[in-house]
Amino acid sequence: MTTQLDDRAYRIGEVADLVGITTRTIRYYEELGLLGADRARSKGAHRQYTDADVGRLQELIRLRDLLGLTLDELTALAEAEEARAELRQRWQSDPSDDERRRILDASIPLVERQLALVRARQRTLADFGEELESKLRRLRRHRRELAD
Amino acid sequence: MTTQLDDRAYRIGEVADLVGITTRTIRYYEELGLLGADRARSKGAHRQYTDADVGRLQELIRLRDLLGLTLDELTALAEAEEARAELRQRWQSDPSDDERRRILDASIPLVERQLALVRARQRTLADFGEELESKLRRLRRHRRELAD
DNA sequence: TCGCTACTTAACGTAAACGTAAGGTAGCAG
DNA sequence: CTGCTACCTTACGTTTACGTTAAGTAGCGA
Repeated sequence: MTTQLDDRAYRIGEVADLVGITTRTIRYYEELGLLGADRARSKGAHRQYTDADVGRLQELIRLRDLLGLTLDELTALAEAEEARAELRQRWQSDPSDDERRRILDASIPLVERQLALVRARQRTLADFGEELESKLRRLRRHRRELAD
Repeated sequence: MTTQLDDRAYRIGEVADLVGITTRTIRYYEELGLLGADRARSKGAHRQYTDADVGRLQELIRLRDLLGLTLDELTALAEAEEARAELRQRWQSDPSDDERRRILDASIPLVERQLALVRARQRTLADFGEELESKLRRLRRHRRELAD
């Protein structure tokens, strides 16, 4: 059902193209701690990304674009998720049930917070939309009353 | 039904408080042509605003905050409305039916454009929300399957 | 192994959207 | 008429979120 994931390693340029941003933005986000600022990498070596990373970045960009979150706010939201991504590594290797539970118990409230933000914005937008609708109805009614 | 309008003259500080922004922002918007950059005013005199201005500014701020429109985009949207506000002056004084029709015919497509922007954003947000929902459902299902 | 291309770090530059400070004035209360 | 306060203009400063350039290197195909 979901789009096929390749599970290969991406280089920064590919990631940028996939997500629709520039490599500069990716490095900048890493600088801010938004994106695998931790991952060890021998000095000068190319950055490597998984498709989990790509999905994560895509989510961040959408939160930025759709909700207008600042990078500080994104960082706050993502800090917890960073731990989650770290934990996900272990998911593959040592999936003890106890470990899995801890991972899920950390992930769920995170997605819940994102969803809450989206829902809140949807409500304010709905309010604004209704105001515009009724304004439009008033204008149109006036216009009809002045039929040419 | 709508909140009572006072129909008095506001000074810039009052407007700022009402709308929840600073006076600097209002002057800056005027500088950009977003807000009565045209209205004549003897040099050094205080700016005067009507409650129509307040409503207009409030709408602009919401478009900025909810849709993340840049001030350039806001300007594009508002340019037409500027003419409208100018025309509205005449509405009070000389409301010939022909004039009214022209005003309405200019106003309606404007509000329609704003509404279209709001609706579009609502849709993308709804999509994002649903993705987050299904992600959340997957996580919760996993969690249940690992009942402690 | 050569060579090309996309990567690396470091540093300075920039556009948007205001903040802030200085020196002066309008306008209203008393 | 006197003050006081909120306004005025001008101008430089600041933050955010990257863009751009420079000088060098990693990694892969031929």
